[in-house]
Amino acid sequence: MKLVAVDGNSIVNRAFFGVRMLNAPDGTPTNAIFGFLNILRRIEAEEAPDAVCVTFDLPAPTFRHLRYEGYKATRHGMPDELAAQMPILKETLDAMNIRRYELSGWEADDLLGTISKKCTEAGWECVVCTGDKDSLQLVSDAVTVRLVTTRMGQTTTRAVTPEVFREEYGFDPIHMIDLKALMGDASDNIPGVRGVGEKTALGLIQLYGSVERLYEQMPGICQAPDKPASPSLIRKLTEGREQAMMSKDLATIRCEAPLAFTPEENRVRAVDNDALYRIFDRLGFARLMEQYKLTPPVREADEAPVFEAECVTVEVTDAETLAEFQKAIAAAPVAVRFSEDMATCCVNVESDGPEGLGFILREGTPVWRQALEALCADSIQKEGHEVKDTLRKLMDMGLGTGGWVFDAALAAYLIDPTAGSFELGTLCRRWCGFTPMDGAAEDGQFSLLDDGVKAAARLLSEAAAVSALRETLEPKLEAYGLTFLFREVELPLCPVLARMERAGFLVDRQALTAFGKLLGAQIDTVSAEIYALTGKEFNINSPKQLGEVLFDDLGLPAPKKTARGYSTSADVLEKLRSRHPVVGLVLEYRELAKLKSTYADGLAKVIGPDGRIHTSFQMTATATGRLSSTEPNLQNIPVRRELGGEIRKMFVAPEGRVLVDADYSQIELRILAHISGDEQMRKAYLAGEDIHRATAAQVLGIDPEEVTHEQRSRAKAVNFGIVYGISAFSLADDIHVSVAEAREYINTYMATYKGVAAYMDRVVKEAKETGVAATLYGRRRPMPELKAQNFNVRSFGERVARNMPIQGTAADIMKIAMVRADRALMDSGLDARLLLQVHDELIVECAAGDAQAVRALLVDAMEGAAALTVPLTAEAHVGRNWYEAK
DNA sequence: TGGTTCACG
DNA sequence: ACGTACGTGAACCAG
Repeated sequence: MKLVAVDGNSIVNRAFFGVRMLNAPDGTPTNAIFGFLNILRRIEAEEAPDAVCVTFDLPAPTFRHLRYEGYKATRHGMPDELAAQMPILKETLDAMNIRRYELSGWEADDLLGTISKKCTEAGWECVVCTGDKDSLQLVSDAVTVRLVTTRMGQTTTRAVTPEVFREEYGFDPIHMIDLKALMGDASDNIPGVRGVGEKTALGLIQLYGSVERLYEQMPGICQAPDKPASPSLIRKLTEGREQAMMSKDLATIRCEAPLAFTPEENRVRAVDNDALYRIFDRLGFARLMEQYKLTPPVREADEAPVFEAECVTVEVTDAETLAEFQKAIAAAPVAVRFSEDMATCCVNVESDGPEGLGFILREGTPVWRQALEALCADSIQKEGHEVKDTLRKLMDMGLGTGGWVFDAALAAYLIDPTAGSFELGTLCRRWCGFTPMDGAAEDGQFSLLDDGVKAAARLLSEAAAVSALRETLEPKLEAYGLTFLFREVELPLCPVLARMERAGFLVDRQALTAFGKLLGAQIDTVSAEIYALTGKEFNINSPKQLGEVLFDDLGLPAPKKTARGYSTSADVLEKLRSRHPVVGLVLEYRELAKLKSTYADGLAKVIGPDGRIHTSFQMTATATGRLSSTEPNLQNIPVRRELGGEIRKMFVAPEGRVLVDADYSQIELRILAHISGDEQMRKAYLAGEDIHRATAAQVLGIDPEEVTHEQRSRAKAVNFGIVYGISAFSLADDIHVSVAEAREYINTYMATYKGVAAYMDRVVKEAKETGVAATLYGRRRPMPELKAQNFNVRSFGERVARNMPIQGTAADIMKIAMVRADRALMDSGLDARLLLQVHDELIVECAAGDAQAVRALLVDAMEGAAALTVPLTAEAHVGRNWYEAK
C-alpha cells in the first residue's frame, strides 16, 4: 500500500512562481491552483498511490523554533496573489475528497515527517512530494521523496530513494541533518559553521557520517581521504561547535506532531463532481474539467432556472400566430437564435426571471419565409450572439441584414478581450449565473420531450440567454466607455466581414498545384543533398533529429537551447551558415517545406467549388482588438521572400476585373507620434520626411542625407522596437550589435524623443493604476500581469501596456476605415467589393474600369477614418494579382 | 496536446 | 539577478 503525502505550501509555491499569471474570468489569480493541480495529477499518474493527503503550514502565533531567535526571519511573506489562492485551493482539495493536514504551530515538514513515520509503522509505503530538499532526511526504505521542480511552466519530478540519495551525496539520507549542521541553510536561517560551505561540509560528512563523530575525532581529522584538515578549518570547526549542534537540532524534522492520522483514512476517493464543477467553472478551468470528466450539476426540478420551462412559447405556423409574432417583435427588442432548420425568438425576457414570450419558427411551415422576412426587416431590433456568422447565413438565404443592435460575444469581448471563450454558454454562466439548457439539463427534466421539442427548447433557452446578457452587458459597455466601439465599429463591421467572407478570394488553382509540384521536386533535391552531406537519412522536419545531426554528429556549436534540446530556429542556423554547407541547405529545405505544406498544399485544400478561398474572420480572438483570420489564415500569406511572393501571384482577380490593394503607411508609428505628442516625431511626419531616415539622423546627430543604408535600417529596427516595448538585449539580437551598443541606441533615442520616453512611462503607470491598457477609442485590455511579483511576468505586462494602445488604436482605425470603405463602395454604385483585411491593408476586387475610382475611394476612406495630429496616409495600387497590386 | 518553427502585420 | 520585443494561426513532431 502506498500513500502520497504532498507538501502543500512547497508545491503551491513552486506552482505560483513557475506558472505564468492566470486569472479567472472575475480576475481572481489562479496560476498557483492551476499549477498545483497539474503537479498533483502528474504525481498521481507517476505513483498510482492508494492514498493521498496534503499538508499545509498554518500561520501560528508562536513558533516551535522560538528558542533560536530570528528563525525564519528571512523567509519572505506570501505574495498577495498567492495568498488569495490558498483558500480556493483548500476548497478545491476538499471537493476532490483529499484530506488536508494542518496544525497550528507545526511546519509542513514536521507534519510530513510525522505522516511518513506513521505510514511506516502501519506497514505502508510513503512518498513525500515536495520541492524542498529539507525533506530528504526522511528518505528510508519505506519512504521516498519526490522532488518537484518547475521551470518555465514545465514540471519535472525526481524520485529520491536511499540508493539515489547515496549515489548523489555519498552518505545515508539521515545525515542530511549533519550536512545542514555544518553548511547551514540561508533560506531556513540555519547558521551552520561559519566559514564552512557546501564542498567542505560534504567531504566531512562523507568521511565521518555525523557531526558527533566528526567532533569526537577532532582535531586529527581529514577534509578528504588523504587530505588532513587545514589548521584554519580545525579552528573554524572548534569555534563553531555550538552553532553546529544547534543547527543540527534546527535542521531535524520532528516526527511527533500530535496528529490524528492513519493511512487508511486517506484512501483515494472519487471527486465530488458538483462541488468541483462549480469551482472549476468559477475559475475557468475548462481543460481540467474535461480531464476530471466533470459534468454540470443536475439541477433539482424545482430550482431549475431554465427559462423556456415557464416562458410562454408560440409556434409560428399560420396567419394567426404570424400576426401575433409580428406584433410582438415590433414592440420590443427581440433576441434571436438560429439553427439549421429553426429560429427562435424571445421578447421581454428579464435577466432574473423567465417572464417573456418565446416564438419558434420551423423551416417547412407555410409561414416560415414570411416570418423570417418580418424578423429581418431593418426596423426590427434584434439581439444575437456572433452576429457576423448569423448574417452570413441570412445573406445565403437572401434575407436582410439590418436592425441588429446587440451581439453578446462582441459586448463581452469589448469588456474583456482576454477572457478566452466567448461561447454563449460560457458568457451566460459568467455574467448571468445560469447555464442555458444543455445536454445534462435535458436528461434531468426534458427526457420525456420529443427531439423536435427539445431542440426548440434548447434554442429558445439560448435566445433567452442572449436577452439576459444584453441586460447585464450593455450597462457595462456604457460604464467602460465602449458604446462607440460597440455601436459604431464592431456591430457595423459584422455585415462587412460577412460579405468579405462570402465573396472569397479567387485563386489560380492550376498555378498553385503546379507550384506545389515544383516545390516538391526541389525539396527532394535538397533533402538528397542534406542526406549526402550528413551521411544519414533523417526527418529534417524534426527539430530533435535535426539538432542531433547538426550538433552531435557534425559537432557544430549550439548557441541556444530550448526546453528539450537544441534550438534549430532560423536565426540560430543563420549564425552557423558559414560553419558547414549543410546549414544553408537546411534553411533552404525549411523555406521550401513551409511553402509547400502550409501554402501550396494547404491553400489548395480549401479552395471552394467556386474556385475561391473563403476565410473566416475572428472578431473576438485577439487581446488588442485586431481581427484574425482562420481556415485558412489569409493574413500570413508570404511576401517577404522571393519564393514566397510567388504565392501571392496565385491570388488573382477574375477576367475583366482587377485587385486594388490599399495600405496605411506606418500607421503604428504615426499613432505613437499622435498619442505621445512628441514634437520631434510629429514634426518629421508633418514635414513628410522618411521617418526611419529622420530617426537615424536625429539620434545620430547627422544630416538626413548622410544617413547610410545600414543606419536607416537600424533606426527602423529601433522604431519597431519602441512600439513593441523594447529591451536592449532583443534589439541587439535583432540588429546584430552588442547589448551595450543597443542600450546606447535606446538611450539616445529616448533622449532625442523625450515625448515618446515620457509617454512610455506614463502609459505603464496609468495601466498599473487602472489595471487596464486602453486605446484612443476606449478599447481596453485588463492587465493583471502588472501586479505580478514575478519579474518576468511583470516585465511582460509592462511591454504589453506600452504596445496595446498603439496596436489597438491601429486596429480601431482600420475597423472604422472598413466600415467607411464598405459604405462608400455601396453608395458609389461601383462594381467593387472588399475581399480581405491584413491589419493595415485592404484588398478590393473590382471591374477593371472602376479601378482608379476605387483606388481613390479606398484611400479616402482610410485616411479619413481618424483625425490625428500627424497625417494619416494610405497608398493604393492596382494589379491583376495580389503580388502586382501590393 | 504542447512545443517548435515560421508565415504575416 | 532576472531573460528578453507586440499581436496572430497552421503544420509538424513527439509523447
